[in-house]
Amino acid sequence: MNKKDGKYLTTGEFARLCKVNKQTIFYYDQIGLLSPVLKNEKGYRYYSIHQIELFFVIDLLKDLGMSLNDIQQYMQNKSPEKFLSLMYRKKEEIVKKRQEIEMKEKMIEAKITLMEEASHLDFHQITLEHLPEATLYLSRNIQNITDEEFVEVISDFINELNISHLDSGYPIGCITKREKVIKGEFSNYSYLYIEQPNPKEGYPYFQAVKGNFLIGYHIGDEKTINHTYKRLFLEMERLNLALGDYVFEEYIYDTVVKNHKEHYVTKIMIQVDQK
Amino acid sequence: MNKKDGKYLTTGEFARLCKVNKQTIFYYDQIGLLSPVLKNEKGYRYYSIHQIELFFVIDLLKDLGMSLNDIQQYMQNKSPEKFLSLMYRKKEEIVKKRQEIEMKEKMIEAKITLMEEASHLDFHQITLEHLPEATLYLSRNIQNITDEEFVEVISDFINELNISHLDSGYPIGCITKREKVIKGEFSNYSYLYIEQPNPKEGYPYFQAVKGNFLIGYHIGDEKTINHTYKRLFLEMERLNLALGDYVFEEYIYDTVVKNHKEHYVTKIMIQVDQK
DNA sequence: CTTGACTATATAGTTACTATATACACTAGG
DNA sequence: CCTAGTGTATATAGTAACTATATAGTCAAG
Repeated sequence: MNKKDGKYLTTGEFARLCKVNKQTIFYYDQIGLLSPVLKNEKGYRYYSIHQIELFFVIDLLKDLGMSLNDIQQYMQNKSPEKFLSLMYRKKEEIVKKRQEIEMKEKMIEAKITLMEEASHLDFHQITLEHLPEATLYLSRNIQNITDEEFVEVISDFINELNISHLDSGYPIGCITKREKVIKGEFSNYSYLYIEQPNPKEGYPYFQAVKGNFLIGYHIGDEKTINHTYKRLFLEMERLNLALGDYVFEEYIYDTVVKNHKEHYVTKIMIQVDQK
Repeated sequence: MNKKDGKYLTTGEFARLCKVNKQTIFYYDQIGLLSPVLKNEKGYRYYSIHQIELFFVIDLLKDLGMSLNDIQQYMQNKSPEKFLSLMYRKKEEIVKKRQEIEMKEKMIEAKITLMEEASHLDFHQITLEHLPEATLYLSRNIQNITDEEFVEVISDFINELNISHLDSGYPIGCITKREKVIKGEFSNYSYLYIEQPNPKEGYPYFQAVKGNFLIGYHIGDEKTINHTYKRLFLEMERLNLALGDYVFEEYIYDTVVKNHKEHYVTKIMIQVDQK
């Protein structure tokens, strides 16, 4: 087509400039979203170069989660005022989206850190470590509650993670109280928690008791975790340590990275005091 | 299901925790992506709470543009090493994604600014303004080239906008040289351009000649733009101004905000010197 | 005047759900 | 013990936004 006579583009050219499949351009014409300015007697479509900018806007809106149908609704009776108010709405949405992306980036970084750390661990070693204070976001108490209540607590916990952007990518751990541990009820947890490496202001966080922890790793199904606890207790005796107030459990390797339960790894952190 | 006996969740509960339709959970089981740890003799599905974290990872990967098929490929023979290398890849991708989002946010802001400005303009007014230096990203020269070359230049121009993140959201404008304007060839453009409000370092930009411009607006089809040029020339004479080196044209209202060509508005900026 | 690259339409397939219809299961109140 | 109401299950069809394929017409170059 002649450039001087109005700079028309064929469907193929237009598709290439828009970086999409030619079929997509046909499709947009078909649904009436973006039709060529000209169609000759042979049915050949001719697009103006200005329609590229229109395509870009459509693409932008699509990217911001608008359906082609909604975009068409706008396009059918567009005006500078409507476009402006649409942009104001989309501006709000994209800010949220950016924040979500930023959070996910942080999550991925956390997962990388955790996996790198895990790869350097010897899961058969029991160590006594001094841990600095960590900030944890806690669930409500989950001791002695019914199944429905349990589901509700987890639901609320996860909701709060989502709403308040508290999912740091760190594993969800469990806290067991001293009294339960003494009775051998290792899985009678009191709270769920998730560590907050960069805690946001203004939340009712739990500052994890810093101090000395005896740390060991349980390999295999949760059901056999008492074996590992036994080993840890023996080590505590050997080192002349007394059981502190809380025990923390975290999955190091779980269903996300291992196919079989026998290969899951749980980190057990027992708070201890010098006798 | 009994919490103490392993904390199982029904499909409905699990779906609620994952914040998706129950059907989606069925679907994931069907395609073998995420199956319940337990299925009783009646066919009832029971999920473990740990599977929520697996769902979250699936959801994250999905969000980062992985297809369910690809996710399943990973899940079928997962390992800490594979997860780690996957996370490293996804980290790179999400950084790109964030940068794209940031750019789009800027674009939306630019469109808002432009539309707000436009709404305060009187399109019938011709004004003499002193414009500060602006940075423009230019296309290759488009004078006297064939149609194929023209398409290629535009293609390259748009490619560069994408690759180097130069699409600021400002309109794509056209530059006409003095000699063409004198001959009345108002649409024999020499370059396309896009303004860079925050120019990136290290690009071969064009610093738009700052100085005095006679600015007017053409309402309607491009084809009748010579009428507006005539009005502008009369005004130039009246003000005793000489035509400078370049004329800049930009769409203020185009196919993005108006349905009919008769309502398009083009801003014409004629560089002028005091005679 | 033929070859190869383009154009067109029509139709079917794809992904990741989503909705609907039908039937079976479980639980609480009368 | 019966029944209502909610839950579960499967099977099937529909959806959005493409994407691929098949078939046929068009056009420009050598």
